[in-house]
Amino acid sequence: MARAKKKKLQPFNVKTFLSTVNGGRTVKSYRKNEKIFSQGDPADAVFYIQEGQVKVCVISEAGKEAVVALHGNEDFFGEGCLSGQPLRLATVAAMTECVIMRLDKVAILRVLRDQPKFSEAFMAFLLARKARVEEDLVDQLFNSSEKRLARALLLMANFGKEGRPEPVIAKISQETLAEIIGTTRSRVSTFMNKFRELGFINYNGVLEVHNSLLNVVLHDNPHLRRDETGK
Amino acid sequence: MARAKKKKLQPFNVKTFLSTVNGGRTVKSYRKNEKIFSQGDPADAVFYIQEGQVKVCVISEAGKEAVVALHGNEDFFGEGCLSGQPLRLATVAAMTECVIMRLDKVAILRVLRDQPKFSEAFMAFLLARKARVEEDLVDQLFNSSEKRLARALLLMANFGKEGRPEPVIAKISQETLAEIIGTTRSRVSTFMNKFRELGFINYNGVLEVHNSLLNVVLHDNPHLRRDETGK
DNA sequence: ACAGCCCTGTTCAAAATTGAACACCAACGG
DNA sequence: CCGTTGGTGTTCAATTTTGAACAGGGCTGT
Repeated sequence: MARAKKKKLQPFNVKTFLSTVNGGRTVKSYRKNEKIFSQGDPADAVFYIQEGQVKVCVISEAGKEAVVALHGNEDFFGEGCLSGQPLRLATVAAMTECVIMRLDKVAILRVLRDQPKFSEAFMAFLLARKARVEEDLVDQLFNSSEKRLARALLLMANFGKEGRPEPVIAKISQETLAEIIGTTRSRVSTFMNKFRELGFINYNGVLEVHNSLLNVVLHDNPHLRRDETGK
Repeated sequence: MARAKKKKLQPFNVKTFLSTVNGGRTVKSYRKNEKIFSQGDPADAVFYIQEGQVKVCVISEAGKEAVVALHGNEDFFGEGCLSGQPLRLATVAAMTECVIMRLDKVAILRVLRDQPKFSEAFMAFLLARKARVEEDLVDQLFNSSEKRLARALLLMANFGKEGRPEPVIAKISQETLAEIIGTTRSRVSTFMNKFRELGFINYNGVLEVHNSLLNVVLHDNPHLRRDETGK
């Protein structure tokens, strides 16, 4: 009865749709720091975050660790297995308590084939994800570690999205921040203090980000930044 | 008659399929260095390379230029417009003579909706592209500029793919290489000479890459690299 | 209270990177 | 032929980044 209307009026909801899929679908809770999968594991399923936040880490041959991405509510991850990729290229671990749905590769391939609406939504997700990774790449190519830290904080502040009055960031160690932006912890510590002294962030127990930070550090407003010379 | 067989036996061919699409499709030739679109242009079409090679550049607020990706035969680009993105985030220019198909956004959205086979192929493309961008990102996060140059050369040598006996790279300036790997030209020049002296590349007129380069520079084989101290 | 652990603030020398400069060469057009 | 242009080889000081180290604070379990 609702199906003759314009599609926007009855938007497709991935979360509720997935809960109706039968076969090849399991849901599991994870504790903080628990691994969902590890680099080198066979890659045979896609995951969907119902609740919580995870981080995606890669360990280099040299033993360095980098955080490639953070994912949150209603994000997919592990979709690399849908192309030929046989093994996980990264380790994904829960940053908070999580509830995560696991979809067998064959199951999600079936749904992608049979359910155009879902396929469409999934493609939109892929496009958005790719755009985000590209942004991260140009960020690395263009910006100094100070700017990258500023950008990372801003993005995390808007992680929960949509008109949050107080941009507050969940507890995250300087070590992890360093791995996200690709630098050392000592560097992160220095910049965090600098940002705090300049009033860009607030920072005892929880971390608040003032969006002014964006306009100043990221876009390098020389007027507001001249002060730092008087260090 | 062939449709009852296993699908792999009659593989879906994107190139030939696209040539049958009617409506919203145009094909154009570009000369070397000609721009296909520019950062800031309205984003209302996806492109498909029938012949040639293009580079995707982003210019930062600070005026720095970075090459985010190179694309070649049978690659799509400009697909960012399929999510909400209204303007081009990058400039795409032909590196060689090119023949490129342009698909109106509405046209490709229609085909994606109506042609599951194409949709599937396009999603595979997106997954592969995303994987590549992610690799580039971790490359930036992990590796020094010397290693990034080595990796870029290796990847370009395999650009034409599949069992090419002679890994030869089309003419590319040091300036462009620098923009790809995110460093300065002087740095590229230095490393290119070093690679040449060590016999990793050959380099007069055309550029040949010996894959040994991979095992040595990229994976940091200490045995073969000790020589460089005697500079 | 205590040891152990994790995280932070801070320092510093060594190393990598930048950015600009200069000289050189080859190709091109007039 | 000459001037121009674009790409290269090379140098160098200034800056950024690394990597390791040390001290201190707060939390934990015993």
